[in-house]
Amino acid sequence: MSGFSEDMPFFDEPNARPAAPSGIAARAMAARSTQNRAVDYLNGLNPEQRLAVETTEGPVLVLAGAGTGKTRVLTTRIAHILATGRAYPSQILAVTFTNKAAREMKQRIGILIGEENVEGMPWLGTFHSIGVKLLRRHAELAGLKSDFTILDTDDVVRLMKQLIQAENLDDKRWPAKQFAQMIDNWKNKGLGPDEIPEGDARSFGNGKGRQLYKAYQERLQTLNTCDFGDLLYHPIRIFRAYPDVLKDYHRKFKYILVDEYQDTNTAQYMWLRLLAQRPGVPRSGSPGGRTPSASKSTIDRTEGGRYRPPVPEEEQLVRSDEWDISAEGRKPDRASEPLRGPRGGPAPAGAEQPVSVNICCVGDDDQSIYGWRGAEVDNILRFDKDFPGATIIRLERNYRSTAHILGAASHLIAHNEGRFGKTLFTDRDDPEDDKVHVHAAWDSEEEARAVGETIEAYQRPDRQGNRHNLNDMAILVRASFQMRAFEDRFITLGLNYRVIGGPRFYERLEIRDALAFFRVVANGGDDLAFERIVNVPKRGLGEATIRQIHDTARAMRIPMLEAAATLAESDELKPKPRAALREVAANFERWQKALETTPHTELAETILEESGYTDMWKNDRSAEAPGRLENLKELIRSMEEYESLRSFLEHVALVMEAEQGESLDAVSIMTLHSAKGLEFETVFLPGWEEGLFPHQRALDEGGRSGLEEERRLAYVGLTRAKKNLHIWFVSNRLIHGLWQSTIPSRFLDELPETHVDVADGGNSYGGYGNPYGGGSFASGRGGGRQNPYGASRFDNIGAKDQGSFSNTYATPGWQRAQANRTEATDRNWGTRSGHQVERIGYGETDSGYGAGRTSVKGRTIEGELVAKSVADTPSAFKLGDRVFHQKFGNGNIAAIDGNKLTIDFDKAGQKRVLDGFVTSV
DNA sequence: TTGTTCCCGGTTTTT
DNA sequence: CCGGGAACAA
Repeated sequence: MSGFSEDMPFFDEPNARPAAPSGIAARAMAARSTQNRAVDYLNGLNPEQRLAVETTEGPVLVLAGAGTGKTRVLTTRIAHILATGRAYPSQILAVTFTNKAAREMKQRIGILIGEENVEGMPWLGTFHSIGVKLLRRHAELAGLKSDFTILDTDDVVRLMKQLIQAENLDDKRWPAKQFAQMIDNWKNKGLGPDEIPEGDARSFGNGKGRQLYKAYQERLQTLNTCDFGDLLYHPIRIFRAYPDVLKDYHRKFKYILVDEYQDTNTAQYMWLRLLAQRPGVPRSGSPGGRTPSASKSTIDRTEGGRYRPPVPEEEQLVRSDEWDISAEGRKPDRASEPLRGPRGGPAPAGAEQPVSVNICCVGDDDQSIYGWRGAEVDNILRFDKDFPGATIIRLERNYRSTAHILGAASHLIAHNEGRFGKTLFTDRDDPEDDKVHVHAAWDSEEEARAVGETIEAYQRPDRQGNRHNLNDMAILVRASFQMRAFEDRFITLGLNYRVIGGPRFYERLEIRDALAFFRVVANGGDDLAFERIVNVPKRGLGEATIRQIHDTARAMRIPMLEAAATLAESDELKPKPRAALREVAANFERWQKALETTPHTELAETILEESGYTDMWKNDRSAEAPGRLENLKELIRSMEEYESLRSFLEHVALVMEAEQGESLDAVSIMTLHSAKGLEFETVFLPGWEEGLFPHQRALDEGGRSGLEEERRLAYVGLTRAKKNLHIWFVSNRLIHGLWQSTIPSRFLDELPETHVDVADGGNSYGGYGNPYGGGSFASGRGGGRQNPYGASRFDNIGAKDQGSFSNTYATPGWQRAQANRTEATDRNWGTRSGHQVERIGYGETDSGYGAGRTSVKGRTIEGELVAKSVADTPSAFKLGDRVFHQKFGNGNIAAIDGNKLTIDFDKAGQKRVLDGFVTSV
């Protein structure tokens, strides 16, 4: 009777009925096998953590603040469920967002219960990887075959473009990228083509939005592929349309765990809800009901008399096609029913109340920073309404940061409305702990220099002789363009750094080309991959030929590869492309045959050789060619870990991971977003200026909630630091090639004075240090503008009485500039959208590169000016005039173009500036 | 078919 | 200002 063979690795005794694994026998047996471990895994948990681990029944929301041991709770909870015999490993559904999180969870559970037992947890993974798994089992119900492939964003856009063109729409006016984004957004909300709002449908492609969406889905189906959104969307559809299928999973999953719940989007919410909330018995006393009875009744209660006895897991897999048959005549009864009822979900037919299973969501509403890609903070805020009777547990004891850092972070985040409200605390009380440092710098270069010096200072041994590793330090920026200044500076200093994020391995050109070859071999129907490499290396197969292949394929309803083979044998082509196509077709035919017999790594090598792809790069004389060849080798090497070409390709589609060589001691540079979940001894947060952080676009497009998300991002940044935290803001920043004057972020004003030290951090060089211990960073006030953030500690008192202009940073540099102000400069300091904007045509920065390094990736400005001046007021200056500029110092005018001057500065080299920014000397 | 000029946009990122 | 993509010429 056993069944559940995939459950067995952890337990030796296969006698439990699938429906009753929590029976006494199972429990006893589990207790026996894990006796020794059971004792210590709970030890060391604080009371809240322990409660979160031991409240196994009913819905539970764990609000886990930053650094409160979230992952520990999650993993211990799973270990606990297993050790007490409440479920088999395969009966636990545990979802994360990233592969990294899934991997970490697996690893940590392995430590608790033994690695070999984690292998028995087939349902621990990302939403998407679990989605694929579900969809492969029930592909037919979504009109796919179970060997469907997964498209990446690039493919999707190319496909979309074809469709837009096919509709005779101007693909410039209606960008494919934008529409791909729209479709993704719809899918993130669980909306199919027929459910999207009318307005949305009309807003794209002359009202053809819906039609295009439909065409897109049809095309995917023909190609036997999915996009990322489908991996969630299809299972949702299937669950709704085929209650029996859903019921099987209800029966299967005894416990559901979700990581980072605050990041779930609507589709993920629906997906979870379908799995977690099932029609059940009328509820009696205990909230949530007990699992065994709830799930048992679900099984025994059959709809329309279609009772199916529990089927062993393996057989379910094999016989999944049978569901297709039995699905005949079944109405997709819930397909169009909105999942979320008026409040609290759908009311199932009859008098039954929905029963939530044992779902445990872990998250932190204060760390929700992905609203812009569809995450709904509301999901977490509404948890207890969605899952009535939910237990909410707060983890507020922080094990990561100093009291100052926590104090600063808590005070900042308290400015948000709409949160559960948690206050992190720590027992840690070390008078030696530094306050949070806030520093000012004149511009981004100085900021980078100052951060560099601070890092070097940390590297030097302190009083106790301890020195910091670069690995323990990180620079977290709001936007990636900020990284450049730090990279440049660190190269000059010879300071090791590592940029996290950025282009991934699998996104590189050569890797994607190679993968396209493999994809066509694995799935001859993958037209997108075929199109990508049909003319790679160049074979003289241009647009015209490709179009012809495409048309033939469409007309005959066959894949492009087949169409190409057909065309190659016909006489519709000129000899040249014909010969080329014939070779391509023959190649793929040969490789596809070899797929059965040859080991996949060997085959992969053969493909790259025979296609001429490796030769193409060998003959390429460009600087990157050797690196590309190296990457290709690395790709082949990485394939060895997989069983087959197919499983490798699936891995690639889902796990777009950057390979990272560790071992080097280096400072990390990354965005705030990619820093979530990490921690560092010392953290630098540069760029705290209005417009950058909070980002202007977040404010413009997101309004209040946009601001709150930015604030949460700030909170994430602050809480990454364990011990030392340095925040910087600058007065001038180069944006889109223009120097703009900036004002300090409102978030600085939201830091509590008691935990902040507004002094200089030791960057005393070049005269731009900021030794103004008094701590007023002056917010700029232009043209009678009200300070929108209320009174500020960072305001400069002296600025307040100025009506027309003021931007008064108390730095020596600023004061010097003030002293040099003339009418000319004032004229060009205007208020634009609320703050002062300085405009300087700007070419190159060579200051700062003096020492050591010679060839830093320098940009050169061409000094010559073409007479292309538009309606500029002619300059009052003459060629050769001696002038002063507040940023670049003294120089001579080398060229004049309207009001744009090219000046040879004594120190800073040649620059282009507006005449308003220089004064005669 | 391929190489060059012009134009636009320029926050954050996973799968 | 800088890069990428698309229109255009050889």
